Amino acid sequence: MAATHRNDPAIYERIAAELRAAIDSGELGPGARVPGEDELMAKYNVARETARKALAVLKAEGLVFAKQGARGGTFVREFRPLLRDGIKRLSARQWGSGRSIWEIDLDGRPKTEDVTVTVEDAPTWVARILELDPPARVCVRSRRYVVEDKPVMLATSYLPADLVAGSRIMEVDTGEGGIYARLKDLGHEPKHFREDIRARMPRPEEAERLRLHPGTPVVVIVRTAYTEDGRAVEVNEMTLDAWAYVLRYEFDS
Amino acid sequence: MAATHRNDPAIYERIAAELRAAIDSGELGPGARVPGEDELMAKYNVARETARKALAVLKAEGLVFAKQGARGGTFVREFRPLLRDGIKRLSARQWGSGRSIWEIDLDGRPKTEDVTVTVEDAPTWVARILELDPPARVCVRSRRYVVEDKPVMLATSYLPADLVAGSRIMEVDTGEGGIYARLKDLGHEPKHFREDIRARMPRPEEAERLRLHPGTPVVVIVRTAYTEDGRAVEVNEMTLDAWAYVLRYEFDS
DNA sequence: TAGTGGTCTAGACCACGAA
DNA sequence: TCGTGGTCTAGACCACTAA
Repeated sequence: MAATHRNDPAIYERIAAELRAAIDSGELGPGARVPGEDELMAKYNVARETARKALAVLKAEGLVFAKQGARGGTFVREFRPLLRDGIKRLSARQWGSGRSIWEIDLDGRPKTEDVTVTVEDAPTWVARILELDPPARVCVRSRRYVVEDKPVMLATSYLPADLVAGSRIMEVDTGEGGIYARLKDLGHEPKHFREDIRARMPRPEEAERLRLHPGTPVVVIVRTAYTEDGRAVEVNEMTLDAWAYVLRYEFDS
Repeated sequence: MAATHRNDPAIYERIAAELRAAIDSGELGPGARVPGEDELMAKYNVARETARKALAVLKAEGLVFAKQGARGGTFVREFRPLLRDGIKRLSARQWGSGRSIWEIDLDGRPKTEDVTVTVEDAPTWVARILELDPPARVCVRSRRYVVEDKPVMLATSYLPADLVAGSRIMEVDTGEGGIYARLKDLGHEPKHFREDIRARMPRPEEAERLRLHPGTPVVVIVRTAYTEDGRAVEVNEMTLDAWAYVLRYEFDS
């Protein structure tokens, strides 16, 4: 038996690298079927677990996904994202014109699912941003956005409960222009926005709700809306399928 | 033998979930040592590979990392990011005031490494953004940013070669104010910026250059700088350790 | 029902790195 | 030196799903 795993890169890394090169070169294009476990076992003369591990590397990188069952296999993923313009979409023109910002965002294609509206104690990080003294009550609006049957974003808005009590913000249907138009009606028009962005791997619960493939990060956006006099009136935490979105910000120096 | 893996979640998933809960609850705080393979084998009565897989799940989620050697083990990661303000940092005040924008960004702490300046044929995607007819020559400036010995970002700028020929942009040291100040000297002051952002898992080469732990995504920012009359004069592709950064954008409606 | 990926075992040996 | 995680095997059985 030839010396196999002396000091070299691991066998599964070598196999993964060969498959990765085939994908990068276009030899295996989006949607193409990657050699299965049995094929890799035969071709490289390795045990099943070793072949599996090579494929696991590519899955963890988000390059491929696996489908079970006959006619199943491992396939190359494709990247066809939506564009989310973080600034243009929040101009007063847009959300003052009778359209919900999310509809503007994606040309009306995304649908809203599972809208829930509750009043709860503010999480401490929300209370801090909204400058409320805990325990403070907040209106919590959660929803999920779906494009072509694929969930792409989870969003949860927090608003001071006393600010929005009795308004349509407490209802599932906030009416034309969404909650920002309603805040304006209430005399708390949002004028300034801050978006803080990070990316990380999803929690299992997020992976399930967004139906993420393995190897797909999420982008977390925390947006705070401020009135002209600097009061924070809304915190919106969005969790995006990183594979579904490109974020865009445009600005002048 | 009791029925083990009938229809339930996999054993390794169950073990991973228990460890994850311990981390979430704070029982295992940042830096704490997670039970090792041998401990998990004993506690749950599973084979080594099964215990390994449970830990692999948490590694892939970026929750823990492994250290080899005696006194090694698996440990809970901590999140202490840098803040990158995408808009404020590009105001003329900042980059016109004799400080390089990257130094502003991080209070002068980050160091620049491995600066290279070359002239090459533009990649097609760069040529398209810069509206150059390929094959077009571009000045390519690559560098790596390091904070406390930890690489946090790779950056590559592309500028039309004829635009910057003979200027200090072709040198490693661009002088006070960086390349944007030099572009202004040349009569091509950047006035408008677009940043397109996405997140994905790193390529192996990126993971190595940024010394990323497994389970850490990268954030890719493609920034285009435009002059007042709308000409694209620079494309900057940045690859960030997602664990090292929070991005911030502030704007008015 | 056939064929694919998914889980699991028991045991072996290697690589690393602080003491 | 020794204890940790890292790699690998040969074989078994299960789960899913299109045909």
